[in-house]
Amino acid sequence: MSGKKRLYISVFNEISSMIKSGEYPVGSRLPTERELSEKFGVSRPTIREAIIALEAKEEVSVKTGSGVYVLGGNLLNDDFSREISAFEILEARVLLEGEAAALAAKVITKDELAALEIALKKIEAEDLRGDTSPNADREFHSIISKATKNRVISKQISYLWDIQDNLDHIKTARQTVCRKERETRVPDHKRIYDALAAGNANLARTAMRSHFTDLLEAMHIASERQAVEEAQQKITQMRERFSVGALDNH
Amino acid sequence: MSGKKRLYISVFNEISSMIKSGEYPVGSRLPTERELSEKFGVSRPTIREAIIALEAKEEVSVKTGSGVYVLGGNLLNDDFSREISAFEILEARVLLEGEAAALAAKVITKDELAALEIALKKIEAEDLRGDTSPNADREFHSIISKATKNRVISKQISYLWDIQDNLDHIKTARQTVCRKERETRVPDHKRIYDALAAGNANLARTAMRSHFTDLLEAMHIASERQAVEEAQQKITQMRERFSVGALDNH
DNA sequence: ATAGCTATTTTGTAAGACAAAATAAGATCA
DNA sequence: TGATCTTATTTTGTCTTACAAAATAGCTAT
Repeated sequence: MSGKKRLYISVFNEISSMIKSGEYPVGSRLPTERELSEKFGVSRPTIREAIIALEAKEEVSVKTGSGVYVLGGNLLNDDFSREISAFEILEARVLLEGEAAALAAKVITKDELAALEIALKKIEAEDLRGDTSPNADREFHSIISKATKNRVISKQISYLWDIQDNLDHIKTARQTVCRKERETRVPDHKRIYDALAAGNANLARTAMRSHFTDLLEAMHIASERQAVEEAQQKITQMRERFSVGALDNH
Repeated sequence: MSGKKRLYISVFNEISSMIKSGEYPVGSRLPTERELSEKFGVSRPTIREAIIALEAKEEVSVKTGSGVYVLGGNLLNDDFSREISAFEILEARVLLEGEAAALAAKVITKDELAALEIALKKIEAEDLRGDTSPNADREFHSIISKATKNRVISKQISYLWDIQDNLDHIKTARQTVCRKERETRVPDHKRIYDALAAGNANLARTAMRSHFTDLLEAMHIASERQAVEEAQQKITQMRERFSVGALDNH
């Protein structure tokens, strides 16, 4: 899997996933640089480089003479976030991508529309093959976010996708959901495309939002089946917040 | 200026501002690690650490055996972005904070409303003193974003504020604007507060959006006065995209 | 028992060496 | 002459060793 990248990146990834898996919990201290260099079989400078990368991404904090400590508040590290962040991320995506679609409808170019159509056909092809990988899906949404011509918005949207791709529980939830909503997937995207092609901002927003509403509903069902005993109450509250009514009332 | 931080951070900052100042333009290659180590009077590992931090923040890209190249598309590096990113950020904030207000209206607690009222009074007090610092303003908006109970959304909103605070041209633009719109500032926030207190999502969204619309209009005026000769055309296009009509049409 | 000092641990920085990849220059062959 | 292959140089990648500086833990003296 991991090819022949630079060493420090491999080490960075390994430590990062150890943090995510809870092996190094939030607040705990990492082993010393020398211990880590022995553990991973690399030199201390390489460990240092990995730690600096972790520091730059605000996953850890280095205290001179003391040690390296795992930071909390980070969506990737935090234990708490793993429970419900799938819903939070989807909610954020509803807002951002819904409005992005509305914006894009007014400024999208012909080239971008053509690219969007190609992505749409890829989604259809994947659907026929039963492929659930989110590549074509992401491409579709990425084109729309870039079509807003607002780099801040498109960057934030791609950030949300990155989180989805990095967090395992979200990945599996998404795959479960994708299997569930295969019927709605293609027509949903088709509707979004049509609204953009027509330049209709309100329709684009509505189409994007209902697309996510389908996703959310499917995810609620999946979540309930998966962890009924512990999260029943929480999910009931969630459903209330993320219901169709709450999303489409304007 | 630079205190007694770790060396690689100083080097990181120096290189980063050289990139921002255009000394190392987008696409160009940085000097070799050995040249840099000589130039800054530090060892090569230290230079490497700084470069890795730059790489983690996506300001540069390292190509093995070739060199390290300045990346474009980065909001902090790009020359182009400095011109118009204020508008992009405000547009992103319109979308995010508008929807955040609508969400918050349904789930805000009494404690949060109380805190919001205090922040509102701080804004009023600042207004009477003629204080243009955005502290109370940020607190007000921060409370709302957190009231959504969605950490993803509140994090993204605070990220936008961070950019505003870090980019000088946005800071000055904002201050100019704040001085300009002192009449609308207090009533705008009051309206937002009232809508949230009433639990009216649509009203909260509208109030938040029109607040930003006032900001945008003031900023357009400020921008025109500041750099008429070079950016007239661009700003005319901008005005079209960011106009009141484009924002409030749903 | 507590305050202050000391020794140990841990990160910070440096210098030098060699490997590996990319590039540019030169040589070879059609 | 032109294209291709080879070679030499440049540049990053990694390791080793060494010592400095900061923080911590433990010990000692009062």
